[in-house]
Amino acid sequence: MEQTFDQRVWQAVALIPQGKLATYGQIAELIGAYGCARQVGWALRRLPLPSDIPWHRVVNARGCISLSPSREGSDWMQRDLLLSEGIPVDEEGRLPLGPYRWHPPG
DNA sequence: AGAATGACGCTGA
DNA sequence: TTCAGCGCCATTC
Repeated sequence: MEQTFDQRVWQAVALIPQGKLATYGQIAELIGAYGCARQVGWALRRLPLPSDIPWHRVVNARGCISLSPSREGSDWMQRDLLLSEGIPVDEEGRLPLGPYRWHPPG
């Protein structure tokens, strides 16, 4: 089954267990596209909400939510979802990426 | 077709 | 530690 880049990203993100965090680079590398971290962000941006994909568990390598005007505030929704999963998020969108880091399969 | 964009990552200061 | 610059590559105009 030939899937688009976006679908591969969504599949990888769907593997993230609840209460865990993953970075765009991790997802990119997981789908065999190391260096395409930006494209992962696009896939999530095109992701229709609401969706069954735990996109809120994906943050950048800095360990903070990527705020952007293009998200129309969906970034703050991500913060709320993370708090709902027991992950403390700072007002600046920063979170403890280390302890909550997801260990990808493979 | 060519140029610009972007929910990133890494290195250097 | 934080800030700025450069590189990566698919999508879009």
